Amino acid sequence: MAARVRKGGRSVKEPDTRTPRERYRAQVRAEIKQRAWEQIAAAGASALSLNAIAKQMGMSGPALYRYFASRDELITGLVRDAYRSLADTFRAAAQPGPDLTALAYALRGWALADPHRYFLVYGTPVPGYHAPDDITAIASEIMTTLLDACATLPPGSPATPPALFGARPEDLPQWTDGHPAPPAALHRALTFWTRLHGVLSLEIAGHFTGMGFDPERLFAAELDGILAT
Amino acid sequence: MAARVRKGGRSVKEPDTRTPRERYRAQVRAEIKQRAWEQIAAAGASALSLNAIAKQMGMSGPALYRYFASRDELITGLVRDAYRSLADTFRAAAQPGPDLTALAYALRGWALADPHRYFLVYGTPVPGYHAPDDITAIASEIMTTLLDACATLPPGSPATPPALFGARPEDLPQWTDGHPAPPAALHRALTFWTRLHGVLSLEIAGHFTGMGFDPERLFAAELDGILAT
DNA sequence: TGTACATCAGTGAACGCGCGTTCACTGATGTAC
DNA sequence: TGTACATCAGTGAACGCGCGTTCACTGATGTAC
Repeated sequence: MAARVRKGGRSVKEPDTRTPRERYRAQVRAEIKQRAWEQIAAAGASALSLNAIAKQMGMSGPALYRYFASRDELITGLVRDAYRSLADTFRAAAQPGPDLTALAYALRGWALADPHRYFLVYGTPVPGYHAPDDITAIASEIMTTLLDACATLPPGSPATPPALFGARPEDLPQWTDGHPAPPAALHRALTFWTRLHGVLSLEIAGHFTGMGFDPERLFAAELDGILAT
Repeated sequence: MAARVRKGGRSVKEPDTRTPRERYRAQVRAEIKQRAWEQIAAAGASALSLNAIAKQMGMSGPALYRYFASRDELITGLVRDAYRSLADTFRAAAQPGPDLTALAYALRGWALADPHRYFLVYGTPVPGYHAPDDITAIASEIMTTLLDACATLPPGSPATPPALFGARPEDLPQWTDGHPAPPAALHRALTFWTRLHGVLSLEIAGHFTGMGFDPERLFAAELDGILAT
């Protein structure tokens, strides 16, 4: 069985050189994560229990410790997967070429497809939890994709809109990874980010229910405003 | 001791007619809630424990059941207080007259003053939890205040912007409480709501840390955009 | 003012529960010769 | 191909813990006459 595997940023088809035991391990790990997501969907991330997952899988509790060193490590794995899936979704949406509209609807689709995954990334932060470095790296990968799409500004847009950033280069945002984006593009990316999350988070949290309008239309209207910036 | 007391929507100074026992009860209830907030700040809302609160207060666990029927009732009380404080903050900000700028900075101040309170209202929803009617009533009170301020549109603004709402009256949003707001004002209120929450939630959740810009400037820039709508 | 009674805040023991995690173990799977 | 050994997935018992909640109780505070 050959699978699409990420390798150094590229996605290539290559033979599965894993031993049967490695394949089995990966499979069980995947099932544990899947059950974990189901539990999160049912009762929230804080109610996630290793013992309950084991019981659902027909195993004893301690068996899971062959696959995850602790409950925290499992949760961190889920968070990492969530970031990773958004990064891949973004990358795929930007594949044909930089296009903010494509990114916007990719974000919306990703968020609506699994609200709990969305909230694990953008919801209420857990006090004291600090994401490991590799996760923040994925986060900035996402931002880089967005910035690429923002770099192609429409004709006639202001070179430097509201003074969000300082004038000197060292005042520019740090998440650019040496990305040569003009302040206007940075501002655009931030606007994209905050406005769309504003609509999505309130929509998914249910704050629009019973208000008698279609959240998607509001999303589309906000996107229009961003594109016109 | 006379205190400012809310009564039927107005705030008046009146003598405290409560018996000493009633005053004591209110005082202990308040301390329980305060300790609860401290716990939420320390470890998140899901880690809230009645026994831990009692221990902190130098009481035994069961004693708290004189004041709250259950853990859920305590949390609901905290949520209600959070909504109430935002409604009062909004009302006070709109007191001199409808002013979106005042409302915006009142919202920002309220959110930054206590991030955990903010997230208890606008953060990740708890699966299965449904707020009681009196809380949703406070939520629509907040929206009514916002709508009042949005009803005074700037000259030259479009009568009906993007077709967010249907044409017929029954298609208009339901949170107007019979409020005679034109669609343009409704749309403005939604834009205010989603854009400012977009900035605030990401800021408070820490997604801007290390990005090298001042979130307040972004907030101000977004507010400018809303006012120009 | 004093006495008898009612109210009610708080205690301590107890309930059952599920949690994360450890440990020594069994038995199946894979490896080396 | 067969045998001896190593690896490792999974078990069951046990650990200590803290949780929400109940119950019968004590003792202090308030009330009525």
